[in-house]
Amino acid sequence: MTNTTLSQRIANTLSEEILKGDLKPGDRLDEQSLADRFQVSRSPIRDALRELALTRLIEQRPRRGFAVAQIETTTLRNLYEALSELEGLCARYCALRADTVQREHIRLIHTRGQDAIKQHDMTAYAEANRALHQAIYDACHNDALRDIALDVRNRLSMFHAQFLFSEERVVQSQDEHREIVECILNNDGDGASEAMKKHVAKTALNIISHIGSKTGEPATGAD
Amino acid sequence: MTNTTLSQRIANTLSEEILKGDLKPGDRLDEQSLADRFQVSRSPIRDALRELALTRLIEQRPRRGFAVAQIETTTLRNLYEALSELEGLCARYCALRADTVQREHIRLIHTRGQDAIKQHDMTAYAEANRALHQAIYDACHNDALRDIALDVRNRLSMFHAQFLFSEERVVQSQDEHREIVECILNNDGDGASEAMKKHVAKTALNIISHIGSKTGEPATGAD
DNA sequence: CTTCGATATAATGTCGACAAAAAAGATAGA
DNA sequence: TCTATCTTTTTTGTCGACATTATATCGAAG
Repeated sequence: MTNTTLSQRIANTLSEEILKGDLKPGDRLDEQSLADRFQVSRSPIRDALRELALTRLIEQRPRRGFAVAQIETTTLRNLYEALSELEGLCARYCALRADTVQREHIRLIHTRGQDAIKQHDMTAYAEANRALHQAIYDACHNDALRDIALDVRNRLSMFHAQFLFSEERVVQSQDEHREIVECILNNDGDGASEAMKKHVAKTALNIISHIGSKTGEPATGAD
Repeated sequence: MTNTTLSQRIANTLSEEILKGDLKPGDRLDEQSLADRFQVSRSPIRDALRELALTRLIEQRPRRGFAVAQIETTTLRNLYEALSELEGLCARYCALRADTVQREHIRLIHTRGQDAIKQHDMTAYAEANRALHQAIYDACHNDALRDIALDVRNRLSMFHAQFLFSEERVVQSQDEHREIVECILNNDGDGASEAMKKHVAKTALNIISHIGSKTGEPATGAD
């Protein structure tokens, strides 16, 4: 795709590396080094960094350059609390507003997660998990709310990728998903909201408790 | 303030002009024109525009430049629905967590609004209104949530500035504020949340109904 | 040995120019 | 007259160099 601009491609590459964990929180992003590495001038690098700053994956301090966003435990807790509420809202609106196609879509994705667990395919489960949350965002019929929730989730995804989750947690996660999906299919807004809030809160606890054991192993991303 | 960087000052200037209404939604921001106007090269202009894009006040389409963010009615409704929920959350957490100093601060600001109304000083009321909402954000004890709510509010502020509000609405607004503040002072999380959600929803209705009558008159910003 | 300050180094901020792409305008054909 | 295509013009994207500021290094004083 030569249609896209140079700085965009660079931004995408860097974004993936941050999400993948190649670039860790706190790592400084030197303009000249990046320019050398991508064999371009500093201009598209600057644009790419500003572009990335939009996603909050990196931060800029004037005259001090860019660095991969560093999040302390307190902020992490706050972000998860916010995410819990935001996803709760999405789930509520989803339960009240989703159309038949969207409900069926959600039901199918949930089944996909069930199958993944039966086959002990954690990669497939991670994908089903991501898809389920996404489907609920999409079905809340409020793009602004969806974008906000997605934004917070993306900011946290770099931590999801850093930690390993037990199969035990995955099974529990699927169970929580079941309750959420049931509420949604039953048009139970309050129930869906509560179930989702609890689900995200448990995920947060799980991830925050893992902080410190920074193994570089691949994560399933089960929440 | 020569301490600050050139692009930052330009970003601030443009930001004010957008918020003030000098630059209207849809207006294109030509790099060269801005460079000529500020008597600088295009580099700091580009940086300033990217900086502004961070706040969503302006939007970028690759190879098509920047333009003041244009928000259609549907999006506006979604944003207000999201803001209503977000401020409701802030109010709830504020009622449950605010310390004595913060509660006293909120009480005083509310009184300031009351005084402003007595003296028919709409400018003062607008300021008190802004301060009250800000104080509630600050006292929710979750910086992430505060930032998210503030972000949405800022995105909407350009519309607040576009429309004129009746003194009748201002009085009603203050009445709604009173209920919110009472709930907060009584540690009533549910009450504060509900009152705030209703308050923001009424504001939204008021503003959305004003769309179309684009008078350039100064607004009180009463919500 | 530690700490403060001056110098040296390296990074970001800014500049003007050229390249590439999109938008505007002109021309030819129907 | 309208449309489609080509040309011109404008605008964004990229480049390399210089200016300015922050950081690191080194030396001197306490």
